[in-house]
Amino acid sequence: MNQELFFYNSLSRKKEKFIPLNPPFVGMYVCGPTVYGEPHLGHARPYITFDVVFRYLTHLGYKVRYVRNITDVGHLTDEVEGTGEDRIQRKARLEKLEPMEVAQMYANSFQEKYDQLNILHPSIEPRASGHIYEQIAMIEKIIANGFAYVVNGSVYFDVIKYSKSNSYGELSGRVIEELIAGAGNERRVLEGQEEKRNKEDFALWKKASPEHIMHWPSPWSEGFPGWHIECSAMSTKYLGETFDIHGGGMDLLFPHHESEIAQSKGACGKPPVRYWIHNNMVTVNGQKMGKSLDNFITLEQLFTGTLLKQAYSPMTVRFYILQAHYRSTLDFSNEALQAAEKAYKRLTESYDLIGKLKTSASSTSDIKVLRQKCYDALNDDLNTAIVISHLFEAGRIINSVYAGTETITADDLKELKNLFDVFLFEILGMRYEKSAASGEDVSQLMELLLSLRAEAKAKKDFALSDKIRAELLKLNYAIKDEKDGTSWGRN
RNA sequence: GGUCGCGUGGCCGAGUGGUUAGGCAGAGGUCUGCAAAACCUUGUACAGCGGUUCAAAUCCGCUCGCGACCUCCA
Repeated sequence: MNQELFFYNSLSRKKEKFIPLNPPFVGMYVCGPTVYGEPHLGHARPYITFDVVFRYLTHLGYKVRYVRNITDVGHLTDEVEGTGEDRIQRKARLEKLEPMEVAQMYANSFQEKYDQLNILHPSIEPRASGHIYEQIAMIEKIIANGFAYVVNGSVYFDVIKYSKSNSYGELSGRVIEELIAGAGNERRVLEGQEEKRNKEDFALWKKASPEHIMHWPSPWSEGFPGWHIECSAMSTKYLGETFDIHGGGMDLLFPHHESEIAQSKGACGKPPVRYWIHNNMVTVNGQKMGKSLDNFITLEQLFTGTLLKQAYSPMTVRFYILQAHYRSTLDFSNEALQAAEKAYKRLTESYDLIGKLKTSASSTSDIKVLRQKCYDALNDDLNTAIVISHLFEAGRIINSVYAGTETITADDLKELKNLFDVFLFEILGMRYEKSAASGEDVSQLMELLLSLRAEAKAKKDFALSDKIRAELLKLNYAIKDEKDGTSWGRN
């Protein structure tokens, strides 16, 4: 905690020094997925980004309560001719499954991908469907405070009234007058629009229509919660009325997060969040990867190589995401993934060499300065790309020592290993993928082959030694002749 | 139409006014029986035009191009 950490706060649009409300405790809420579809590459970005935030804060000694929800209700869809049908319900109807069965299926799928990407489990992973009571209670408070009204069993947030005493738009930079006048062009027609007092108002509770099968009792109607209330209710329940960090994708800034602020203030009279942190989008040919644009690639496809030039391992994907700063757009391409794959392999191969290095009385490079440089990069709004560049510098030093062009002390060697262990594995959350095959059998067989090859080489039977090398390569084992012996690894 | 942001060398991608980001790819070299790897060296990069400054990729203005949000979306 002796590090001075700065985050870019979307609320102030500035980098701000991070000071928790109640140190050493930190409350962090991240908008989790709506489980109605397969996780795609775009989803990986926020969960990896905030995983690193979680890991780093923990590393610094903070006691972090990290809440990431699963939205398995709510979120009206307007995809089905304005029927106001719940997204999960729609999917369920199409797949002829119980709605909660669909939600569970995709929640499992997300969980599996989180694990593969080495994303730590949050402290609490609440489901919206399990917090209907809390959402209703919050809506009641908002009504009691006069910021919401009931029409035909539905409840709407009164944005105009709220904005008289509060600034609706403080997060997204929206100006209420422009919301009213603006856009205009292709605003889609949502069901129940005519019930609202103002176009800008949004639903807190919707009365279920007869064909709507996901619904719960409430003081106003059999119905379901509105688009944004679940996050407000669950974050308040587990983190309090005001908490430290709220994260999510930039596309949630408006209206989702703006409305969360309004709801929380409308209910509790306090700003809910001190630091709003938003990650940028993954793009394809410069355009956002998204469900509605149908240009997304699922993580399953990525990991198995379906529809792609090749498969990319979860760690390749994680590394690729961490090589960019989280607030920049990141363009997807095979070339970019391939570059990331090679780059990470290079780094782990350097790491593997650490145990083989010979130490000297002095070091030719300043190792200790690298550690603070890595901290500096993380402290400056979580610049993982810069951390990685320093790790490459460390890798270069390792390789040079191994090649004999540089020297290192025993102390610095420890420091070097620690640098990788702490920054690459613990904080960036990369999983160590050993380049050599594990398994005693294989390595014993390999030693046998290599000794036979060494004999052939000694007899200058290069035809045979090259054949062994070539055949091994076909089996995906690469061997390298070095000064004192031959090393090998899986490709 | 409104709000916000971006435009960096073949590609991806950092860059807080002055000194090398980094990775991938390419070129040359060292090492090697040959490879591979590694190491060393190597690129007129900052959309365009003005301005501020001793000094700008970095600040300001304009122009062009692209994108995000304004509607479910990470």
